[in-house]
Amino acid sequence: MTEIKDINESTAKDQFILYWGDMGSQWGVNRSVAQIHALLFLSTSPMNAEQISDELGIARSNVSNSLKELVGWKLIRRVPIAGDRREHFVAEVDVWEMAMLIAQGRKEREIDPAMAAIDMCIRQADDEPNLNPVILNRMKEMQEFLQTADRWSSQMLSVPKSRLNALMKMGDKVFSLLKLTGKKSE
Amino acid sequence: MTEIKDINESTAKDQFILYWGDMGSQWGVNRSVAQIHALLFLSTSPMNAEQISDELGIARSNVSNSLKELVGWKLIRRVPIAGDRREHFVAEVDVWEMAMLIAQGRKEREIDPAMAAIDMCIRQADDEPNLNPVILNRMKEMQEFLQTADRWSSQMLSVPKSRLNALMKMGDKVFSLLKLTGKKSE
DNA sequence: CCATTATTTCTCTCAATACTGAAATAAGTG
DNA sequence: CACTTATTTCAGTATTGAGAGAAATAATGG
Repeated sequence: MTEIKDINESTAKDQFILYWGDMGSQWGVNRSVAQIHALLFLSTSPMNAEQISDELGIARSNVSNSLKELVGWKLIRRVPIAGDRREHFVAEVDVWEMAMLIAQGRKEREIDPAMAAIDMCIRQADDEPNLNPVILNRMKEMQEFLQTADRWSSQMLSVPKSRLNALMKMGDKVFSLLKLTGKKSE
Repeated sequence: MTEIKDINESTAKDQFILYWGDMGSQWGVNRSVAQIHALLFLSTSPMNAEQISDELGIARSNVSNSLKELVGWKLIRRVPIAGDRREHFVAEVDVWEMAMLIAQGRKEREIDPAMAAIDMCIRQADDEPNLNPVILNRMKEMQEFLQTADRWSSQMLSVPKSRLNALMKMGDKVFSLLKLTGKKSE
């Protein structure tokens, strides 16, 4: 007789938090951060750190650090509650806004450092007169790709989300247009 | 007097492998896998597992498993070499093709399981008559978003890469069109 | 400015996972 | 069908990162 509930017996909300936390690992954020985010996403009122700690059963200090990380992603923000000293937090609940915030964060964490690294490599390569030109060329292609992807994602992120939503929902039409003249695999 | 070279003294190719390996962690693949991928990406001829093991100084067994993972991503493939029993590998060197393979892999590992999870939650939620409708609604919005993103990315991945390349490179024009009538942050 | 309560920092433990090296298996070869 | 060589599996080790709890700091109120 254990106190741990089988996931099949727990409520939809609890399940959501569990799954979301689990997926967090896959997405590069740790479980605590993902669980707290899920909890706040489904919460109908602001929560303070202690409430979160109690509800999820994770250490108060862990909650503190995780909240800081989520604020860094702008996925949650602090809200003052009248007559309460403690800090309260709410999540961004618009899923499109959320997606754009995550995309933004990923771009910063993934594309930007990749660009910095490749730039350094190519600077080094320029000092190597007997470097195989094929190798240099591959590096340059990678660099160019990253630059294009970088500019593209920056622009993508500046599109108003209502438009993005509309665009993606009518994706079929956009894409069939794009594929019209495309050759098979080139 | 150590044998470990300072990164500033190593060649551009070695630097690239080191940085790529390092970024791998950020991207969710381990260092060995990322380093092997980088090595093959810059290699002008097919390599066998032993060569890779020697060049990168990682265990032969580790190379074997990492190669399998890279083949799983379709980022490398086996090529037979006449008169050599050993398996040789080459990387996909087209950066656009590479990007699409990675996107494909990520969709499968990130979006697909997320969709499966949210579907289960909502199925559970339907059995809970006194679930706060706001919560149910948030879950449903998330579900709808994931479905849209899923369809959209599937379609994106089926666009011939030459077209995608052209589209992204002229991104400016596409996006300025999109933003024309957009309201500021809604 | 002391007392109380909230928050953060720090150190330690534990768990997850990367990696190694040996053993086992598989694939060729004479 | 033995013998060599290539590859994979497995079990143990090392490294990394998550998370807990105590200690330190900061904020607020009397």
